[in-house]
Amino acid sequence: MVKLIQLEKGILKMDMNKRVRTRFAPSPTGYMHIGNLRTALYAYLIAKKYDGDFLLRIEDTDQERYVEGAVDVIYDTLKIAGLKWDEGPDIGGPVGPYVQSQRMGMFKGYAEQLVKSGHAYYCFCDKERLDEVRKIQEASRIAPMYDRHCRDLSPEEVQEKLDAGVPYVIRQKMPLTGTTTFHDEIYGDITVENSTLDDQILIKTDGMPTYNFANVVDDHLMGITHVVRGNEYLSSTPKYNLLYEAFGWDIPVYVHCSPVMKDQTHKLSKRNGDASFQDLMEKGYLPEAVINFIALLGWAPTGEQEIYTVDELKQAFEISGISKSPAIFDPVKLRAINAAYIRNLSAEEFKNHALPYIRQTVKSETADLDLLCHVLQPRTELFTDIPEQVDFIDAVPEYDVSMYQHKKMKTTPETAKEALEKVLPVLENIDEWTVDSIHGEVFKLIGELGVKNGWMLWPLRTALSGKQFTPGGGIELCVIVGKEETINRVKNAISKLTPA
RNA sequence: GGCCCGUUGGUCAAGCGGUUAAGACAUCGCCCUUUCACGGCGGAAUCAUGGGUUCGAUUCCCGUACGGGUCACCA
Repeated sequence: MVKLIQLEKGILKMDMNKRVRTRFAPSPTGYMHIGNLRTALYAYLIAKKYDGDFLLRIEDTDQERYVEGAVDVIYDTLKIAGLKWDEGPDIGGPVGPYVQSQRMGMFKGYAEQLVKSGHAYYCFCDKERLDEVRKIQEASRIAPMYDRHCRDLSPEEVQEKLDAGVPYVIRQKMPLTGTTTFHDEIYGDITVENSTLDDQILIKTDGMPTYNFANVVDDHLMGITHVVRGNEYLSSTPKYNLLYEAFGWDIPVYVHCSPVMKDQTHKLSKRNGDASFQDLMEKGYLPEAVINFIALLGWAPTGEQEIYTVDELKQAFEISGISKSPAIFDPVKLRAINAAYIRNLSAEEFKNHALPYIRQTVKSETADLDLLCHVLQPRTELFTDIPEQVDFIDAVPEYDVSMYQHKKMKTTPETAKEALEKVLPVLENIDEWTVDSIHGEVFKLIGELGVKNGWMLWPLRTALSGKQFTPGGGIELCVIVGKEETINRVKNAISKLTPA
């Protein structure tokens, strides 16, 4: 632990005996987009880098926005992404419950404690008055803020209204003058004028806490040392600090992450159905690749390594490498990283992943799938691209004879016909149907004819696949489709090339 | 509108007062090669803008522009 203290400046503020604890506290309001997942990932990595705890807390207090099944989406996403939480609603833990709606009873007492210490007060203003005040403020172009009407009610007045059963809220009493400064690991010190701080509501009329209040109390009670969240909370952080101070609690290390953008001006949002983790999984991306990609979206490693497993990220991750500015989600780079992961798969892993996709278009039982996988692997960026790449195996698709025309190979439909007629008997005589032996015989023929390799092999590929681009060359294709089929296809091609 | 934050190639980004301003993806060219890819080599391309401070600013300060966030009895 002592060693950690020198590693990162944020840690300096920590009690050296305090275990690092972070949390991911999503609202179950729908799908989890990439920006949310990234926040979760960073929170996870910060905890794990220091052998700390990563907790999951579901903030479900907004019943109106609650979406059925959304909690499962959160669980599933985190599990598939490999972000294992140490404490959470499903597995419990020492500071539960981990579902905010089950903690509702405990907040009012904390607010009342603040009233006693002079950091909060009862407010009996009704909605009508508040609306009116706001209207006036807007008309005179002043920032809308509570006018602190009830802030200085005498204890007698308060008691009187309380006794009379007048509905009330509890508001935080902001300092009227001076400034509040907080430190964020990414943005540095941020100072605001206290006069701009609204006396925000802590406890609502129904006795329930507002998010901002519940969040502070929960984080403290759960021993959270590093608060990792989106930077939309930057402006409310001074209020949080004032709350921590009023309670005399330790202020956590703040890590406010900039948003992930869809383009220059728009955030990724679930509302627009932008990239959710689930969508990406359905599109055939590997979860490890997606995690790797989003780790790099807004965080830069010290060295030049770019491909990391989650375990490697735990070591390499540094808060100081997180960027202040928003990052645009680039699907092209995700694809490239996914391709790198696919290339790194073992042959067996690749086959396991690829087979279902191959089977979408390849029903043949005789095709050599091992060889197919071998040639397919370096050419696969996304598994969902596979069906189209291999659809020629069962049957040659329709194609035009002009496909035999190739400048670099020096081929035309005429030379193609000649080449295929020459190679057909050679193929028919090969008994050992392997890449090596076919290669040997065909290249012997090429040598005898004194032609370019491509003059022979380009027509062969075309005859076998009806495609310009195929996984593997003509010889691999021979093996993949098998001898009998090869002979048939070459014959068919010859007749296709023979003018009627 | 007030307050807060941000701005290095097309994209992700390194950089922390003196650099030929890294690297990756994308792009272009070449090599390898039976196509495509993989791999290798090379090219083009970036400090939003105006003022300061300084012997010297991408880096520090101020303004401007542009973009974002926030101003709820939502979270």
